[in-house]
Amino acid sequence: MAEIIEISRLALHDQVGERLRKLLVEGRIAPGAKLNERELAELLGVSRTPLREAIKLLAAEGLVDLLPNRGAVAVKLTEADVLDSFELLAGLEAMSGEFAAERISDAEITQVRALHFEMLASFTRRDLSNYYRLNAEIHSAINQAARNPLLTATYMRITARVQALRFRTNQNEAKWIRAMQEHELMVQALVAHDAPAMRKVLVEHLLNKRDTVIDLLRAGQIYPQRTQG
Amino acid sequence: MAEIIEISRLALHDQVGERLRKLLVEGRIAPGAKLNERELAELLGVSRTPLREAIKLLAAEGLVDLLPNRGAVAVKLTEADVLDSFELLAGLEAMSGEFAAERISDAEITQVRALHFEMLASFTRRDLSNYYRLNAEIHSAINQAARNPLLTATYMRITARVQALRFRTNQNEAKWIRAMQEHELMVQALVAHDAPAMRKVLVEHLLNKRDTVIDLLRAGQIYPQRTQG
DNA sequence: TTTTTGTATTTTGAATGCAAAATAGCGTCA
DNA sequence: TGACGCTATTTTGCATTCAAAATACAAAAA
Repeated sequence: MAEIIEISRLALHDQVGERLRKLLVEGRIAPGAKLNERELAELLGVSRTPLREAIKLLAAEGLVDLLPNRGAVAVKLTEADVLDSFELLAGLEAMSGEFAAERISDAEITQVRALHFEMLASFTRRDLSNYYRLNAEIHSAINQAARNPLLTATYMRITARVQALRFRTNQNEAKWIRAMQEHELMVQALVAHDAPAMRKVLVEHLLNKRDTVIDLLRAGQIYPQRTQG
Repeated sequence: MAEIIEISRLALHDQVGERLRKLLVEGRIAPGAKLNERELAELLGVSRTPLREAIKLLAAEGLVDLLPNRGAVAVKLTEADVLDSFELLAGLEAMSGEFAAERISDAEITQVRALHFEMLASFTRRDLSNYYRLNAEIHSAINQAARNPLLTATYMRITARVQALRFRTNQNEAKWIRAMQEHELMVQALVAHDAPAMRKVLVEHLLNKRDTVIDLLRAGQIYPQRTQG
């Protein structure tokens, strides 16, 4: 009886946390930017107390850095941070892939294949925004199939850190084609329940993504005209 | 000039966070126990504001659960949670091990070997407390050698979650011997810079630890006389 | 006796207020 | 002109206060 009406109105600090997280991940708050409590509280229409609690949450998630007595700044990943992040993500995706290959159901395979074809369509149309959405859905589906919520949560946390970067990476044609080929191999590995193959292709896939981002980072395509490093 | 005097007196909410984390990890605050803000604030000698901020930090670390309008409780891992945690830890350790095998310096190898022999001594004396300490130091050294601070941080975060459990696991002789054998293999793999071997032995090592904990959990050796599940 | 309902108390959640630290601005002096 | 040091302002950090939700309790009804 108690479960019928899912009230679950989120606490204010959670709402604030979600809005802030979105602002950070989408880069609306620039990496390196200072988070002025008074300003943000006014912008979000809350007092500083729940805002500060939300900031502490985001600090633990690695989205902001806390400077003692000097507030919080949106994290600005160094090249080393990006390398570390993708290295870790590759390992986490590899794990997800292995477990998914072993544990995925036929229904889930069907779903992934459907998503894959949709993505192929978006790729054919060079529809970048839908491509990104479907890409995220596929990786999410693989994570679900791995049957380890903690792994999924950990993966998502690390992904959020580099999301702001990837948002701005315009696809290079050759790399895009390669990414699609890798996705093709993923689906095959899942269908065959071939865990080692899944690990192999996912590690490769992520390390390629890493290289793409690093190239852009070095070319100054990310973090363009900003001093703070 | 500014770096000489490492003042860095931690902010109050950080101090509170550390003390709370310790209480939770060491099981001084029992899993499932409710965190009464007034009580804790009084115990720690601070007001509720920094305490609440610290609790938010710990929630993001997965050490407490936040119940909307009903405060926070120390996480009480279900069997599924424990399985997920160790499965993830195995993967993270495997990564650390692989990278460590590739990247470890000769000086670091020497250090690990020294720690290993010290651990062997503690094992021979059946000195459990020193054994645990050295074990943690060795795993920490491997993490350091992996040269990925984000991986290390992630590993430590997940470890903290199961620490309260492992604190109470009394060693079973046969399993202890096996653990020592696995450590022997680890050192060999590091010396040989053999990444695949390192992965193999670490996954095995962690999954054995998992089984030990699960057995104790099922035998009721952990979470003894408490109702809250 | 058990369940229900209304009230009192406790506890959490958020806003306000106050103190300390950091930053910015200005003037003085070399 | 430029560097240093002082003061004023801003901003963060924490305590206190107030409001709302949950819990505990007791009385009444089935």
